[in-house]
Amino acid sequence: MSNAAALPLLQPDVAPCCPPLAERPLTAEEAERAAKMFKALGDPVRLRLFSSVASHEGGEACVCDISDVGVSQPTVSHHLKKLKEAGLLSSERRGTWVYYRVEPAVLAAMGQLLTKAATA
Amino acid sequence: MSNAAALPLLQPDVAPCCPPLAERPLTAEEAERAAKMFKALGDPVRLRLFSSVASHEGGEACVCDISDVGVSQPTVSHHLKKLKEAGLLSSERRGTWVYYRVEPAVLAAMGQLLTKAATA
DNA sequence: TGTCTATGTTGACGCATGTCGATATGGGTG
DNA sequence: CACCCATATCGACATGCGTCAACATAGACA
Repeated sequence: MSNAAALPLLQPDVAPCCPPLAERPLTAEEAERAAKMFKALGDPVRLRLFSSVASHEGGEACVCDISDVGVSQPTVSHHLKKLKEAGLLSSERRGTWVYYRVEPAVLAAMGQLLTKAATA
Repeated sequence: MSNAAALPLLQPDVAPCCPPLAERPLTAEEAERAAKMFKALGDPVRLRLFSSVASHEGGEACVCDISDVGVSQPTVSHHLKKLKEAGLLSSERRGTWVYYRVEPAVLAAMGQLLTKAATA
């Protein structure tokens, strides 16, 4: 970890989570942080909810638009909370409905974690 | 997001798991498949083991080279099995030692799942 | 064959997690 | 204010999962 945090490279708004998986072995702390995000996407229901939000126009969707995943309403709410706690989604109440949107910086960071690993 | 599936782009050997997360809502079956891979990387110890293998020369490492992650030997073996079952690693016995290597196609598929989601 | 080292398997334990029904909260509408 | 709808929280239950010690297996070597 010499220049990763110091130099502003070409990715200005990428969340500074961890180096690419194939660059060097992750430290315990780095693995703890990154695993939280992977874990959040490691449930089929959560993955469908996240994909529904991400594929919605503007990367934003009302809960009522994405609740049709085969589980009860409390379970949907519980999973959305988990995705929020993992930093993958943010929520905002507008009138009657609550809208969830993806956090693009974190998503890009996860992508680089894997794509740079693949090309290295 | 119109020609992604039709045109043969630059990735010939990407595992056909799922469309990018932001292209359209994943079906239940797609989410089931993709969640397995994310779940496999959703544990800190597994993530460190995977990163150790991926960052080793040739994308391949002996168990004895990566076992120093703070848990017992049976636990290391258990996690490597999980990564193997998820399709992220493959193993091969050569003499006394067992070598694990990353599955590049699957890794690339996961990266595209996220990077295309980020740019879309 | 016997022994040593490396790795996998088994069984058990405790904690985390996904799920639901019931209930609470918050905001719109009459 | 009263009612309704959308979403969150609570409490409980069953299952899954990470972990370890003990044991099993597989190859190398004498």
